Amino acid sequence: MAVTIRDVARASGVHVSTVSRSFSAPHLVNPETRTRVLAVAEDLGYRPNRAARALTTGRTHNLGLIVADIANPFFPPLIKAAQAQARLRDYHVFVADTDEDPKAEEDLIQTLTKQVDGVLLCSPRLTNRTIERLREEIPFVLVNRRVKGMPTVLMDVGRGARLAVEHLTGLGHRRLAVVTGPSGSWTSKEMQEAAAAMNEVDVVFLGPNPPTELGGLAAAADVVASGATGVLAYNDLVAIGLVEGLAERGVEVPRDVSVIGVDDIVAGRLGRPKLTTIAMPTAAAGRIAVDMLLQSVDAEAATGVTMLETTLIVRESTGEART
Amino acid sequence: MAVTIRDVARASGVHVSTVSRSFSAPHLVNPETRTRVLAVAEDLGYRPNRAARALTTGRTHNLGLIVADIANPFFPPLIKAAQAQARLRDYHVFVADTDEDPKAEEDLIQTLTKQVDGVLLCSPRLTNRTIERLREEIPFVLVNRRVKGMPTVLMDVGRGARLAVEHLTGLGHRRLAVVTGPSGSWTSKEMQEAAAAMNEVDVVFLGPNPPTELGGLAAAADVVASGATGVLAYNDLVAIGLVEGLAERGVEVPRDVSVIGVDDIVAGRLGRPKLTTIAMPTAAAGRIAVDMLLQSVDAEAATGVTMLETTLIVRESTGEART
DNA sequence: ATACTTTTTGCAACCGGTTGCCGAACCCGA
DNA sequence: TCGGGTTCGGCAACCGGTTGCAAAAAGTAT
Repeated sequence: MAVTIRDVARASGVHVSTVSRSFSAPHLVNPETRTRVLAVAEDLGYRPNRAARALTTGRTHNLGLIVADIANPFFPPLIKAAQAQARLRDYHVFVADTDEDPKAEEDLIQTLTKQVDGVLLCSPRLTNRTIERLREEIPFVLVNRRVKGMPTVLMDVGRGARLAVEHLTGLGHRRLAVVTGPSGSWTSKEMQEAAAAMNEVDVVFLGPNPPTELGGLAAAADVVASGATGVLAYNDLVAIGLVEGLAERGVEVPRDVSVIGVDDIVAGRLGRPKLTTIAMPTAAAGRIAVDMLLQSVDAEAATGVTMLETTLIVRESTGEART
Repeated sequence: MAVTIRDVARASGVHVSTVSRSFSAPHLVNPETRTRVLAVAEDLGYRPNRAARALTTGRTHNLGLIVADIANPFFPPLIKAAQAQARLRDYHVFVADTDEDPKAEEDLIQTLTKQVDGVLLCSPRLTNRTIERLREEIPFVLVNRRVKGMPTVLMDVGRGARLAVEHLTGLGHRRLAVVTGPSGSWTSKEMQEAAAAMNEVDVVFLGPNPPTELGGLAAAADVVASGATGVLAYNDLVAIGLVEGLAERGVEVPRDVSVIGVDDIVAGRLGRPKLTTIAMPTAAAGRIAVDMLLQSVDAEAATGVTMLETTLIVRESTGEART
């Protein structure tokens, strides 16, 4: 059916090994021979079979990218950047979605193991123990999750949260609420710890919540009940849902309550009010994570933690506290 | 390093072929032997190497899913449904993003060819000619695109567009605008044709536009200039951007202009005004497309067109024309 | 007990590449 | 012209499974 390396060998009158080398070790074959072989290959429409190559080299030239939820707009920029970076290195990325389910996540990793050289785990919901165990089977890079001794790319949400709290207190807010995310989320924990460590403010934590608009919508009642006038939401989706939920209860943003989100997704830049938010360098994270992963794929055991900066972007969803 | 079929064979005192058959052809091996082999395999932590299997069987048990833009919220439900359906059939899905670039799309298909058994092409921007050529290399199923003789899953946007136009004329609008999408888009063409075929309305077409909020934002000026009071946007993202762009020009929705989107994405259900939209059965499309693809993978040459219904959901972005 | 099925297992070739090893051809200087 | 060093290309084993074929084992009928 398909044209193989042997067809090319026959057609160009050389041995298969020469054809193979023409592709994967050019310096070992006479330039003239190589040109001829490549021409014939081109002519026959030959394309190397990556699966076969993987068998001997042990390299599939594929990477796995596992995210909790593709539908969350936080991920696509990261995914795109990772894909682009991988292509640069002649790798392909297989994206998979776990639906926020740790069990599905583990299964996925297991099945992916033989088909990829490494896995990018974005915002995993697994336990540390499980991650450490899985690590034996295949190289990992974690994004948005800290596990001792594993290569990791983090975004400094702690600092972001501090900036957010300072911004709110600067506007005169004295009672704040943090609408937290899913329980397994490192980001959520970071936010909480940073907020809790701030002095001279009264902070209440509401959660856990699903990291979606619906989560924010549902949290609106608690926010109202809490009496907080400044809110830091787990992410922009939650913030958007929250604004909506508050509006349904006659609470207007930013007039009555100020809301800050996280991620700086496009939707937040367009609705009304435009969201004040903590911008995350997701594209950079994707690129860097891929490079770290490739490094640890062939360097046996690379490790290291990269921390990326976050920034506070002030828009319309925060305002002075009413006195 | 990893445990192979031969390790299992040695450890359980049978030939490799027996081990192989214990997994892939159970009825050909004595139940007792099989139980023993499986136990040993389990014990050793053996997992079959899919790449190796692919080499002999010619089946990778992987599917490719190519979308124009993962960041477009239209796709995730489709992707998730496709993934879930594929898992049910013991297949994996590799998602890839083309960034709306036909060239990248073609490259991607080429490289994917050897690693997957079939490809799901969602809203492809390629020319018909290219698609037909690529078809020789690997089984396809198209979503949201019609090419003669190819298995296809469509959503009836034509009907949706007619419903939308009727809704608008019913509200008294006499001059309508259609904000179209990218030039290669089948959906866009369908919408235009359906709208153009409606009598007794004055329709102007504005485009092509990128299928994003920014596209809608940019189209606002043209809409204002066109004098239309009813607008059908290429999708909800465009609609949301458009609403925002109109607001910037002091044009309020639905007071001054009515806007209808397409897709029924979550963001449209939450902003203000909540979008009137044409809902697309994306999850169903994903499921069906996977099944059609798997069918045409082993049935050599299956074909057929599935058309799914769309519905008009009336919310707040449409209202009576001012007289 | 014999001949004939049917089930179970082993053998070995094969899928499509890669790679260590070895010999042939070539180059250079003396 | 000969020895020594390179460069180039062929040979064959191998990666980890699958599968057609046939031998061995077990079962059945006569």
